[in-house]
Amino acid sequence: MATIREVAARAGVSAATVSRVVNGVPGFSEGTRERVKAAIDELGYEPDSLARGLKTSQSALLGVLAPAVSDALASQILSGVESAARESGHAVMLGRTGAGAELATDYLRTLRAYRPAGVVLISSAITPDMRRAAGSRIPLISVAIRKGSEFASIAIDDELAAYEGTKALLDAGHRRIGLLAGDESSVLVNKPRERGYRRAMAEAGATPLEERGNSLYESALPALERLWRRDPGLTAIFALSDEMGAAAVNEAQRRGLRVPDDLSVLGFDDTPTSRHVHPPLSTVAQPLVPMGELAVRVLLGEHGRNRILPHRLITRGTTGPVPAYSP
Amino acid sequence: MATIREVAARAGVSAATVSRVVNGVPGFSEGTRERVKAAIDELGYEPDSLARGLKTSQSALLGVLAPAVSDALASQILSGVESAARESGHAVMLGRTGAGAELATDYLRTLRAYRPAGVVLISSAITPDMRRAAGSRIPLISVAIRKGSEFASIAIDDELAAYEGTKALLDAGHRRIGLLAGDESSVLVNKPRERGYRRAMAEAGATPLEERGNSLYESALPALERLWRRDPGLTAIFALSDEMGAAAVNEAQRRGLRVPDDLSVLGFDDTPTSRHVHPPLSTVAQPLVPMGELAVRVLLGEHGRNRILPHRLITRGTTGPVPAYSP
DNA sequence: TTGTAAGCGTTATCAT
DNA sequence: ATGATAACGCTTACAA
Repeated sequence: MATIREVAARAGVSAATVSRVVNGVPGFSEGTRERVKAAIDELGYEPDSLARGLKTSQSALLGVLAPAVSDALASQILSGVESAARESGHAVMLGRTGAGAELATDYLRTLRAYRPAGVVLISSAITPDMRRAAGSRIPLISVAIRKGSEFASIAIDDELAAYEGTKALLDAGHRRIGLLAGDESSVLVNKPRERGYRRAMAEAGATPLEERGNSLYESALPALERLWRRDPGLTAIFALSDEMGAAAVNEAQRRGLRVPDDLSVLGFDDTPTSRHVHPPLSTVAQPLVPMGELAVRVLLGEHGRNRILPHRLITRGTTGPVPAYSP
Repeated sequence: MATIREVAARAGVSAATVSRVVNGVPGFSEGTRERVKAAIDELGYEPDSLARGLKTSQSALLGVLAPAVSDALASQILSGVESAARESGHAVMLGRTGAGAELATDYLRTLRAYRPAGVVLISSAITPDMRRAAGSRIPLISVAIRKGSEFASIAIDDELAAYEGTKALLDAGHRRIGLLAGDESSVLVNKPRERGYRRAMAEAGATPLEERGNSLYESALPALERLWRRDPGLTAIFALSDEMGAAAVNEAQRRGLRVPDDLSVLGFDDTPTSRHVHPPLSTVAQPLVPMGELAVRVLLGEHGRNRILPHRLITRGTTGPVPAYSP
């Protein structure tokens, strides 16, 4: 762990000069540059980020908060964040939000002490408490969730995406489309999606049919049961998460329904889970990785704030035309 | 962003005293403690981690390296790491290893500059290069991979686990058990598992039948195809990853085989993927979350090094007795 | 082009 | 029990 002074001594210059060379700040000759570089290599010198951060009151750290570390959707976004961060010479600090906002503010306070260049909040809206905990210096941005325009965010238009997903099912001739909704508390993501579904159904004069899970695989089973009980002749299911979509595919097949021949299933988000069923799940895709990348670019000031990214309907194997007869 | 001096001024004491109170270092009276605490609350003071780390040459950061940020197995381990880290007052820095060891050494160099309390390497052995890049100060530990005993690690006994998994299939009467192996380059994880399979098969006088994927879902399809071509009468498939196991379940059902009535499938690792098929996948479980937790405890010096954790056979819905007749 | 020196916010040593 | 002071390793005016 050589210090800048040791490098300076070895190169026969002052620490200030080494600093200039390292940071590419003008003010040294070519010869000096070479001698300094040589000394750096010989000593294996690496600038101490702690000292640098202290001096400049800014570290090359980027905070990320995810609802759960092992969440598939969050992992995809995190993946984009990580690569963009690395590209711009930043390292990533990761924390878990959990259900409530308490852990988040806690973690934000911890983060602040490291003077990060910014913080990305995944699937979590920015509350005034959080904003306060982070201090005024640190830019925050939320991803995959949209709220007013007071805070920066990167997301899709959930209402529109769900509307178009439903529309695609309707256009394929489906009328009896069951909705597998997510948690009621998800006011900024699930609620808009539900509204999109209802709007499309209403426009088509079809009757909405909704049951609620919590977006996870297991939660879909009872909701599915209720859906089928209310209408055994459903020809399509729109699940507001890929996990619930995967559950619908598996459960339908278990009951002897062919997918998509007897029942179409449409998922949401385009997480890797969508590829873990057979046939692979059609889904309303969010560009998760690019969203993560864009978030760090915005934080780093390379882009404007508050962007809506385009969603995309990906037709894989689980959606098809309405069956000629009700199974 | 109040500093320690501002707190000191407000409490009418010196910065040194505030520091003592904050760190619980003896040398202050009860009255002083109260006044300092009050000043801290009033100013919303939070010690600057950068300055503290610089002074103590040790930050409360824990590095984690994962092969891919969105890897399901790594996510589980990461989840354990995060919770143990938080519990001990540490924050987590996350980086991606990628395929080669180059990114890893790169990242370790970056990490070193933050003087972390330790680094956890997920599914990646510690090479001398890495050891060097990290510097001699920083303890490293690898998780879910085992190598000699020169470096600390937390893992299961892969050979034994695969042996017992195979044995369970054999005990259920299966003889024609196909192996879905992982990448050949995985010398420290997949190879031992293959050996365990072969040993069990040999002991039972059964003929091993192996095809290779790369542990991911898609890679299993062609391998499966080859397996069935070599023996259309297979009664069981042992997949050395849950993703490949899930693929086997889906593909078998697609071909009209009932699982587990016609074909048993056993996975490996116990990632969430195992619950995303129907019936849910039986699997040879690694205690991934506890492994992550233990890794940070070992790094922090609360436990010994080099631990082998117990694996566990989890029988869910995809394994059963050998069918009476060959389908 | 280069060096000197101050200071970022903290902790640790040494007095008092 | 408490305070003054000197680092930790770096960057950045300001001088030269």
